[in-house]
Amino acid sequence: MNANETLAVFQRGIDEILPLEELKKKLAKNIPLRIKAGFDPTAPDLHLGHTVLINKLKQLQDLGHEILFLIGDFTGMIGDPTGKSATRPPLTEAQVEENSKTYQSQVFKILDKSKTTVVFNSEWMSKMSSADMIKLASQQTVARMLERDDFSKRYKSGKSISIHEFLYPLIQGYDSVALKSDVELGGTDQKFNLLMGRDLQKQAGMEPQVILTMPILEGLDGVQKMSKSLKNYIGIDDAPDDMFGKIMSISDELMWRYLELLSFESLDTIANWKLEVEQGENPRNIKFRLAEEIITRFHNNDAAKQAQQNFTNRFAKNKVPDEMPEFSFAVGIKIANLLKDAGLVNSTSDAFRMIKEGAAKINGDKITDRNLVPEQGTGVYQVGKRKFARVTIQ
RNA sequence: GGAGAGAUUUACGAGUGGUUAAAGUAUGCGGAUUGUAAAUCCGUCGCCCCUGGCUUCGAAGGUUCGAAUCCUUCUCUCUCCA
Repeated sequence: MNANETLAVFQRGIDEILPLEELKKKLAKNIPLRIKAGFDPTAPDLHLGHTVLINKLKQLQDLGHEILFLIGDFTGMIGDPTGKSATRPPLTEAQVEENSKTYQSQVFKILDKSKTTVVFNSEWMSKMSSADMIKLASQQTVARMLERDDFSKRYKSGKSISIHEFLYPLIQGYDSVALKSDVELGGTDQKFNLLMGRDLQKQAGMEPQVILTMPILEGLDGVQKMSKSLKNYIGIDDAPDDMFGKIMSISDELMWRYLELLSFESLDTIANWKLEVEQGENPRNIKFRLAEEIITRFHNNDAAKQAQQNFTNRFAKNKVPDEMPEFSFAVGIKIANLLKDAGLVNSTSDAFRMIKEGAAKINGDKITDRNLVPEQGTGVYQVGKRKFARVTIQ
């Protein structure tokens, strides 16, 4: 692979490389680069949004570079300031350990475990003295901190900023000093923190790292970033059927974005698909391909095929799914309570609403009587198009 | 240390003593349409033992026949001054 091809691997799908010239110089040395990426131990359930970055790490790993997979167990005590969430509760050591295990087992579905170095920043940070911390803090100014977008926004709009939140970028930056990283990857929202690493490395007399930012993947809604708290995510541990359904539910526009950032198909192939759709191909079929690739990656190809089959049966052919939660209740239970207890609605009030709207069915027949007391027997209870339960009255 | 502003249902945001479970918008949910897409239209969106009942407007007290609205204390946030 020549230099241009190598560089192309770095550049595919990324947002920015800063500065590009420095990366070229580092690559020209022709030695494996130390590539750092940090992860927060508070959210062990990875979703596809996280994998955009991990996919890139994998590609770089395959080029022979050294991946430093940093688990921010120390910074986890701060939590990257987003301004949205309230102060996060500090994690116990046991929690951190468990989270990091989950993390690793998920990440190594993509990365090669034997070629990855896992490090924890508590290794060096917990040994840092208060005096050293003050010295670190003295290397940056408040004005510099306020350049960070979310800090400045919060400051201007009168929202609170705690002192310790300033420490987050500092420590993340210091991690780069401690690890002597050549390159650091992060989301575009991490740009400030990544640049902080450059500053601190320079001040420590080191050759500064090159930063490489990855686009933030939009969630299922196509607007906000994919995140667990917004419930617009596809978890990599999601069941094949769930993954399939979620991928099918994204908009056509978003589908291309997902292909660009999540698929390993060549850019040419994707461009061809786009052409096909313009010529009348049903975009749904492209989504089928995307879904198959993703599910195959995190489960296997059989599961992907099966998921597509299930999907087609359930929705295209309007059949009820084979598998659904089962419940049994004693005779005499009212329909509203039954629907609530079976998890089909959130509350009995909700149940009455659904019945009124004609969304509740038993074996396909609309429930019209809100006070119905179902008779003995087993039936498929349904609310809306997607929620089913097999219920036995005994 | 001083002065001031603010905290309302998922979110934004009305509401300053009485048809207020609390406007409006967004999101969500359901129905129609469909490719479980988008767009559009309609309905709905605190809880329950549901033609009625119960609990909400930062927290706790108090005034009143009646408070999200008035008073007291507390918690949290922001701004300005020192």
